[in-house]
Amino acid sequence: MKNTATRDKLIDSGAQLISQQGYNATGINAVLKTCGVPKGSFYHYFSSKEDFGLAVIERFAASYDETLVVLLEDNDTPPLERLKRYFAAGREHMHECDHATGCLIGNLGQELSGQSDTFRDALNLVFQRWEQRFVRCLQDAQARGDIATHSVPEALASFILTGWEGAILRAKTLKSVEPMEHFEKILFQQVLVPAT
Amino acid sequence: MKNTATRDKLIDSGAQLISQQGYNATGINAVLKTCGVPKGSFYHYFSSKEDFGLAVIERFAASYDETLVVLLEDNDTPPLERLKRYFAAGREHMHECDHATGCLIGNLGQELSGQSDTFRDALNLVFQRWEQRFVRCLQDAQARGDIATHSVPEALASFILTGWEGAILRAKTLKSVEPMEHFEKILFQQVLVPAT
DNA sequence: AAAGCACTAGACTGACTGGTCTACTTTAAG
DNA sequence: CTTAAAGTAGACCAGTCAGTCTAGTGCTTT
Repeated sequence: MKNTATRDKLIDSGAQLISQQGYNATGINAVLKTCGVPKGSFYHYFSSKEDFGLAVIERFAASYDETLVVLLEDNDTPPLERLKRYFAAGREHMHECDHATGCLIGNLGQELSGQSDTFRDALNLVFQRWEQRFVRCLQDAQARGDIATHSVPEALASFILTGWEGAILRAKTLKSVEPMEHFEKILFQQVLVPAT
Repeated sequence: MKNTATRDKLIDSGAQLISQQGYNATGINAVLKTCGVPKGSFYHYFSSKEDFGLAVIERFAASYDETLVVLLEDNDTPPLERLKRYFAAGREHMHECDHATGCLIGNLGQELSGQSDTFRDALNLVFQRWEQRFVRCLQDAQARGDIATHSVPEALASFILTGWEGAILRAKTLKSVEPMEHFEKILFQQVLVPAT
């Protein structure tokens, strides 16, 4: 397996289509057509549609994790500023896709975690990695005294991730980033505040 | 259209299967098989699968709204208690379905709002109705001085709904109600609090 | 030059999809 | 009793699904 260009093309097209339509609604033939790759190549690189789906998740997670590191682990910026930057990037992405795709991992989590344990495990791992990034950022904030220490960072991280994913979902059905703004505003006004 | 028993059976089976597997993964034949209704009857009551899906949403929303009224508009119980009861009911349901189905409207919102505007509109309306129930409950709480008045109830309601939906999604991938508990705890500890 | 392997190419398969069609049974009205 | 409509019944359709198969191309190694 030397020529990874074709494999990458397949994963790229797949990620795009799955983001837009979901996993079940995306046929292999549609993926093939959008990137002009014959079926033989597909089954040369992937053993099944599930295998392909997992590869799409893996690659998205890896590439997204890079962004996350840049946004959340930049020690030159105060931790709460980093979080705000993260939310701003999310809102911008929502605009760019016309409120249609949202978060690939969130979408697949909703669609597939009741359908396949393999997918559920893979998606769960991605979520947990994200939470860890939040945890580190929140620990920084607590160490600086920017936020109170009476909530454990892990619980706060879970709160932020779930709230944000829910806001993305709501933004999709509403076709507006308003829910994302509400979430962010209340979060910074009442949750991520110094000890009183 | 007098005999609604068959129609109801179809919608019931449909709601169950769609909750478990999603809309796209649920075939009409599967619905037919689980309730022993022939195809002719299906297309007698519904003009298409989409029409059927909308009927499933409508009926679920109507029945769920009844529960919501009982839980959230009971004036004999303090408003924040009503909200806690609502969350407790949600957690219980999550246990009952073994963390597999979650919220039908949330699932379909994620799966279909990028796929069909008709579905998106229908689901959005349901969400908005739910938010209104929260708004009324929060207004009661503000009137009693149980929570501060510096947040508009509409924004708070959006915050609660999105946070809760996100927690449900996360609970599904994690197979644990822990995210729902984290959300509830932080919400009542830091957001739904009296003016300081 | 030859052999072996990574990869391309797409026709093909059986199962299944949403949806149509015709025939039949039941119910209600005149 | 007759007739029309409501509803049941399932064979059938064209299209699509994931996946298989065989044939061939082009690069690398010996």
